[in-house]
Amino acid sequence: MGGLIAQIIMKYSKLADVYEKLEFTSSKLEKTDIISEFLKETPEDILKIVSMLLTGQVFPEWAELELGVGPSLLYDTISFVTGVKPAEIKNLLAKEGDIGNVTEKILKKKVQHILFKKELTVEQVYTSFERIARAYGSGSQNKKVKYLAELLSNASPKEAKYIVRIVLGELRIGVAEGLVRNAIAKAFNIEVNLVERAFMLANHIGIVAKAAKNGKDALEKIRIKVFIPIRPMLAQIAPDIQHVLKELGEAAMEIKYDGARVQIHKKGDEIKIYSRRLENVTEALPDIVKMAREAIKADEVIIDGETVAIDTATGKPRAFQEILKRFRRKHNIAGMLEKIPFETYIFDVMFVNGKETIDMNFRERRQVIEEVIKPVKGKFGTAEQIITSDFDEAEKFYHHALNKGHEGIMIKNLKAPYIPGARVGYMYKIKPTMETLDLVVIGATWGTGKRSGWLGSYFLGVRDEITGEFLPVGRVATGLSEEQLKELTSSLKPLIEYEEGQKVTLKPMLVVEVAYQEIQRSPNYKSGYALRFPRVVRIRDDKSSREADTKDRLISLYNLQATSEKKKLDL
DNA sequence: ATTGACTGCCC
DNA sequence: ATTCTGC
DNA sequence: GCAGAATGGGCAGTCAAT
Repeated sequence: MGGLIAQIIMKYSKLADVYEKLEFTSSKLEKTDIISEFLKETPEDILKIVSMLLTGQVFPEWAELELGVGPSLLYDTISFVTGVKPAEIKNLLAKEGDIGNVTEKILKKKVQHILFKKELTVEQVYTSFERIARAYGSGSQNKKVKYLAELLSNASPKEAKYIVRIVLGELRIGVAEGLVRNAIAKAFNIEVNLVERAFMLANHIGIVAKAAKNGKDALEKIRIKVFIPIRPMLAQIAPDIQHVLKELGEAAMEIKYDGARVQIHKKGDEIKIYSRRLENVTEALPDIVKMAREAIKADEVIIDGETVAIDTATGKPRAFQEILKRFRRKHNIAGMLEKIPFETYIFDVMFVNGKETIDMNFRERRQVIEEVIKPVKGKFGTAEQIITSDFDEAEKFYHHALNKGHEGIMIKNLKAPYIPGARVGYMYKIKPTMETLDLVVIGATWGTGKRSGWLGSYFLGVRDEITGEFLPVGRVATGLSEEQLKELTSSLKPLIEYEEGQKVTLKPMLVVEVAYQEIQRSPNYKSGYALRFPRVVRIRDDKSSREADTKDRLISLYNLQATSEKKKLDL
């Protein structure tokens, strides 16, 4: 009997050992082998959980369940278990760069009550995560801390390290869905393509693993169904129009609306809307439901589109922030609906009347869209499109999109199928770049993971000509190579004035050139403005902070963009 | 009843 | 979202 | 070229603290 139980139960320490092995293996093929071997010996009842945990996820993104534990509650929990104060944990994290390693170290130092420990199983860990996720309402934060603390006090330092990383969604072992997907194919001897397709449709790597273990037939049963959302296809950034046209020849160009992705499912009178991450957002969008019911002329469909807020007075799209005010709203939905009306533009179709359309090419799919949708003017329609192989025409369309105040254009391969979840070279996005700003680095935070030991994110200031102050305009953390990060860290270290936890205050000396998509009004930064999608393009060793850009210039650039006079650098 | 910190998810 | 990096 | 990792602004919802 003992033997039977031993077969079903898997110790969590075994999974932790695999995590560790993966963390210190760099070759992807080797990682795939390790995972594949592990999956082979994983009992079927826990294959679903184990596959998910290997990717560092607990619940699929479409599930309503979420842990509701972020850094703050986690540090409280670690503090509760170890007696080390949250402030000290933050200090350790600044030095160490990984909360899992910090937890492991603290626990190793602590003399544990080994006698009272039970050995954790994978199931127990998962069940604890579920309990944490299900705690809600008054007193729930205490409960979450209590459940997680229980888990950590029964864990070995190594087990705790990975539990803690999973809680924050930063497993950092160089394994995610892609490698687990390949490993599933290898473990159960099935072509990767088939596994990949099943994964795109099921959206749950565990379900796919289990099906794969049961053979090809079980995998092939995973099909597109109405009211089961599928991963939206994603676009790649294109260097420029010419480049894409050269590659594709004749292609479709569509306006790139700066809104939120909506995947609309309809069957008869019932309509559901899913977000890009497959959350059900139907309740927040009754106007889209109504319009969809009116505009869609098929009994059963799954379509893909973008919803955007248009200013009814000017016909121009409103700031993206306005969309956020409505998109996941739960209260006063009707009130905001009047203030911020949405227009929805459909650009793809995945399923019509019992049939998958994802294998049709885009030209054919567009035809289906036009047959299925009878536009309701200014409310619900198809994405504005032209088909051309001519550069001048393409450029004209790009300017047309920008003049209408939109984000840019999409260029799509007419021969391509719909590949859910993939960011493949079938869809390109082209957006203008704004004039850059030279801003002063006024602070930073110590990096984590592969940025451990370096300053990894930089607070930026814009110069106030009158007071000589540098007013915060947000932060930047991307655009820098590892070499530049190293260089910046060493040149900023002598400028440190004050340090607390991961935060560092700096003498305002160093200037960086920052690119961005848009200047936004911001209540969060003292300058009153912030940058959307900031990235460093150059370290301005040649400039002093007194030569940095001024608040006046920032404001005039902000005002310019309102009249859509964007500077296009990518033609 | 109000405010603010935290979290998750849009881009 | 953007960007960099190892494979 | 893919996959993974590290990081951005800002919104509403939730819960704790006042």
